[in-house]
Amino acid sequence: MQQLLREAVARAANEIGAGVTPEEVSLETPPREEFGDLSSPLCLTLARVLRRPPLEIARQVVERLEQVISRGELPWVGEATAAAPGYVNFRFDMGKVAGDLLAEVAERGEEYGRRRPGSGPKVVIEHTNINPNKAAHIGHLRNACLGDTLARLYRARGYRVEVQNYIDDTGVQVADIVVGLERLGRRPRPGEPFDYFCWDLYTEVQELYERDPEAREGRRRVLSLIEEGDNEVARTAREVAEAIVREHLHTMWPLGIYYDLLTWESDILRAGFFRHAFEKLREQGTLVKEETGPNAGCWVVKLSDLPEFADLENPDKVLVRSDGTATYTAKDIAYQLWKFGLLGRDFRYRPYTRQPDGSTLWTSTTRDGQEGDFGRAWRVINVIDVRQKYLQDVLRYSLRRLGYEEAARNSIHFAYEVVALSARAARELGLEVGDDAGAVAMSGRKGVGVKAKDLLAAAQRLALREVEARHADLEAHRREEIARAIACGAVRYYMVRFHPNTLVAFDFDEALSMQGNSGPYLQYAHARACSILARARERGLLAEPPAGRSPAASGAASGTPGAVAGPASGAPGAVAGPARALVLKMIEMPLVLDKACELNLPSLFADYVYGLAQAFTNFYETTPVLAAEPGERDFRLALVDAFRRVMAGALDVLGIPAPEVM
RNA sequence: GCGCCUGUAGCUCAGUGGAUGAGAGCGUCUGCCUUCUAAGCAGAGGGCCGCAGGUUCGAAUCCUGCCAGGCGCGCCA
Repeated sequence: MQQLLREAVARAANEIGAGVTPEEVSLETPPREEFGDLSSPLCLTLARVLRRPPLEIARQVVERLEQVISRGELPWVGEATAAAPGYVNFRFDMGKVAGDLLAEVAERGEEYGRRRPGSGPKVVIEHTNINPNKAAHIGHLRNACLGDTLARLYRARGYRVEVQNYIDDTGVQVADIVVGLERLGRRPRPGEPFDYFCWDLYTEVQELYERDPEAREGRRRVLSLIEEGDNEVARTAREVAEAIVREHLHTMWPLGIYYDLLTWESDILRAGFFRHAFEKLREQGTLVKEETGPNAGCWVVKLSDLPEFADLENPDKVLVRSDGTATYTAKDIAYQLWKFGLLGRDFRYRPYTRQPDGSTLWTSTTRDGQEGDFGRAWRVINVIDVRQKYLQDVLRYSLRRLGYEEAARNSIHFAYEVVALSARAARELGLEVGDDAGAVAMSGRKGVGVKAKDLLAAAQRLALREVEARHADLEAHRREEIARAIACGAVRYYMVRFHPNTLVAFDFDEALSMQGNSGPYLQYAHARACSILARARERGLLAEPPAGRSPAASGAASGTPGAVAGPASGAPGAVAGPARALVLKMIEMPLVLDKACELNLPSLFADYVYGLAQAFTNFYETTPVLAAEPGERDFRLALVDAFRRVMAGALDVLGIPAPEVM
């Protein structure tokens, strides 16, 4: 509908010589109700191009729009007016808008605002990628939450999405754990989770290296044995990695984060991905062997001729060391080529495990598996923190040099700032922090950080306390289920609500907050709507929902028939005040979904959902539903039910469960 | 040194393509539960939007310079 409006405005503007496309017509919600229901500042920007006062342009555009409106071609629009300093403001026929909205929500249910699934091209999203040598901390959690929300955004927009989790099982970090097991002779205490055990062990190994440099040689030996494969050390390393990966999966699953494929670095090595990529790069001339200079004996990508790299101290990137081994970046280039289906090689695959949502998680293998339809993406999004920007630039540049211009354009580094500890949080962990200190960086080596599982557990404890205070009547397992949902909402929302460029100074109180701008606030709005509807059903004002339908916890239920009225039950009175604001907020959702996906900006959508919750809460506080006059009551019930569904769908995009009671 | 990011209320942050209120949450203060869940709502207080220039009818937003902070610039991953 907004698209119709854009087209009409563009046409009108073009008739007076503007030359704009409908997409260039920006639409916004006016700050005050007097200004109308929707507004376009287009004529303000046109003023410069047309060299005429904006208000005059706006008047002419409005003149033309009035004809379109009188022909009934813009069904929502009651009138268009020009306003100083040059806005075109639209006043809607809110009864019509509300009626259309209710009809659409009745049809699409929680899918409102989404495109039909699986209709678009394929997007590969790589996220989580935690070194398999210790417990996940809250920095990893930000990565996973951002990545998973991006995946959900893209799915909502109709793309086919494949989520990959890359496991670096052959790197130094795993080797350090093997060294620790060998030299320090530690074993997990009874009941101690293996990832927690390794968290401490990893730190101890770093301390060992400090006091005993000879121990470092042990690492070198372990690394080469891992690379060789087929020996006891390599098997131990793999066991460590597997055990940690299991823990990481069990960390993420309660948050509704699932994967399609695990890709193991050892498989990338064994499948000869880099050897293959190496030939391509060499033939193409991207890769050069240096005979002199600091990189003598290495194969490098020359970057010094590029403006964005030229000023670096040493701009060329080594891919093959003088001892003939490949660097991390080299493997990454091969992996990236594979993701686009450009490598000409493939893994084999086998099912790894079944995830709680019922989906199968697959893993790469090299020998025993079957062929699979992984990779071959149109677009690849790598969720990696900003510190790896340079490497991701090298990656993109290498694709370009290989002639894969389109793949390079669709190689997206979703760069986000890291999570650090606020001074307060650091002190709570027992660290010495000066008074003027800002945030304190987490450090795996020093064992400084907040573990992801600990955070979720703390959130669950707090939530459970609240639920018990409110719903003593509920069975214990129900209360725990609700508490888990709330904990998930609190943590996930905290992880995506900040702009990716913002360094999150982690604070326990904020992350665990269940009031104000928080996940539980969003969930609460939904629960309150459910509560009204439940009472309405008790009083026979509504049909019972179809039996056997799973609660709107997650997943998008298809449009089940319920209270949402068809177009026939349009608003009886004027849709004004909080109801109007709620309707306007709801019809905004498809636009925000588009925008957030286009800009790869989960925080934009999170912020919208907060506004949606506020709009409903405002309505709830000011507008009686069950106690209203019957005609008005039916409309309000329909509106509440529509909100309930739209909100459940919106929460689902954020991966946040929508409990009906809380 | 070079590059990227950041500087908005006491604190944590949002403000995408310039324009019609500089906003939210937390914290502080004052009110509101015999009416659909107070995890809520209403109100008060609190801001030369880092500084200085520039462009414009108009700048938190664009340009330049400066100041402050974070990160990056490995034959680590």
